[in-house]
Amino acid sequence: MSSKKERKSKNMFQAPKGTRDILPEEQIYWEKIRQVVQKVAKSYGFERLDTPILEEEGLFIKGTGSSTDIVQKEMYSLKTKGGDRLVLRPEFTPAFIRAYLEDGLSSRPHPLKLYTTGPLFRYERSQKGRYRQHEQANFEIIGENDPVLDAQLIQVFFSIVGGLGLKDIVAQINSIGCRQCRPAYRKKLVNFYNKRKGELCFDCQKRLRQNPLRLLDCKDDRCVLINEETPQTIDNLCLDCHNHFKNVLEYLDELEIPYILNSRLVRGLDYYTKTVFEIWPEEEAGRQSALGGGGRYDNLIKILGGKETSGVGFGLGIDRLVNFIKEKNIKVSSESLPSIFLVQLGELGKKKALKLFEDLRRANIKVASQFSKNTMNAQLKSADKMKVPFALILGQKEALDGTVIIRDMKSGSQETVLWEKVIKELKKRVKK
RNA sequence: GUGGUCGUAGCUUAGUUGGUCUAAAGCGUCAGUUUGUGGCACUGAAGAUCGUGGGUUCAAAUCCCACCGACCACCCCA
Repeated sequence: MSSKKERKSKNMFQAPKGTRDILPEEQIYWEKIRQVVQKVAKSYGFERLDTPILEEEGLFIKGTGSSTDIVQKEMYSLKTKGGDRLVLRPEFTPAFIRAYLEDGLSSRPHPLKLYTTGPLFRYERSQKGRYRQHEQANFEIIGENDPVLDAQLIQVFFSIVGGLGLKDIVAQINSIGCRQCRPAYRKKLVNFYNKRKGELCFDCQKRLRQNPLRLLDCKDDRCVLINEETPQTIDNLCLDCHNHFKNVLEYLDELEIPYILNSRLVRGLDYYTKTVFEIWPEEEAGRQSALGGGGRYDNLIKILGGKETSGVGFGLGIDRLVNFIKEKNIKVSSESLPSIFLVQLGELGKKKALKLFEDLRRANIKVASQFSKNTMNAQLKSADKMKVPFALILGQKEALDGTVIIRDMKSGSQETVLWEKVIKELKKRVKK
């Protein structure tokens, strides 16, 4: 007899903040998304690359950028017993580039198209659709700077979203220039804002020194007002960037991908050059739930120690997609429901049924059972709950006769057949 | 990291000017009515120290404080 005190161990532990359990009934959504991601990836020639969840801390400080929020406040960092500083990866791209350089992938035919799915970790205040551990699908095309790849990558995103039956999705897109034109633009920006420094919000005064581009997407009323007069990124691109962007947009038109130019889209990662984009549900514009985003990074590989090599990529938030699919009541089929329930009665029946279960399973018949329940009542009730069309009944009598009863759950009609014929009989019926 | 709302069985909720609340209901679970036949119905059982810990009080699910967690708006992003 357990006292109340002893039983209380129940809620002693809870999942850490911003993490959660994905319950069995949710899995159909996850499976479906992963399946569509894989299918689309392969159809565009992407190969899977898996990288470790742990990486050296320096990889992201250098790759993602030391002034970014991700690095400054959102990394789960730890020190190993050997003294290495590691982090739970906060994003994929630098890890992909690390693998590209470390594993000699640069000697493979280019462009190299790689994708993966897996958990990412960011230490931030959790909210719906914003978890400390969340899963992303990630796509990268490494080794070419042709604008057609930017456009096709965005198409890949739309193919995934479309493959899930989601509509009214729109891309927001911008170009933030390159090494040639950005410094001049940045200077222009700083000059502009310096003149009106007193009117900026507190954060922007700080950003002005650290990362002036970020002033563009500030949502503070005062800054929004000022930003209406700010020099636009698009008007300050060098010829190369200008043409690149123009081409990307033309390709998007050709693909009939809905997009809006958003001259204030800058994104929080240091490595982006030229094209940056985010993908949003149409009606959600302005809220905080982009389904994904990405851009071009023509300097990153060099920064991480490789040759000057271009890349484009994007991440897609699977947790958010799951929420979105549920909100939209998109039907996701759960294919592998059992079609047969095997009922056993009596010790001999149980033994024979145990064996029959294996025979059926090997014959690729999806069969369910409850060997730990012994009454016909309980077992048929389970069968009913599972909504199987047929039940097999194997009791003492049938075990001795070498037969089994096939029961049609809907009509209630029953037929006794020999064990040797069960599989054939079932296949005949299940097909209909 | 900032500001706000909230937290009662697995789920949804009732109960909160403190007092038979040793906490109630529906759904769900399990069992029985039906010892070899499910769905309906009826009966019953299990399941909650009212998020956790302190405090106030003769008395706390109800008031106060702290912590934990969820959600919302920022910040930022997926």
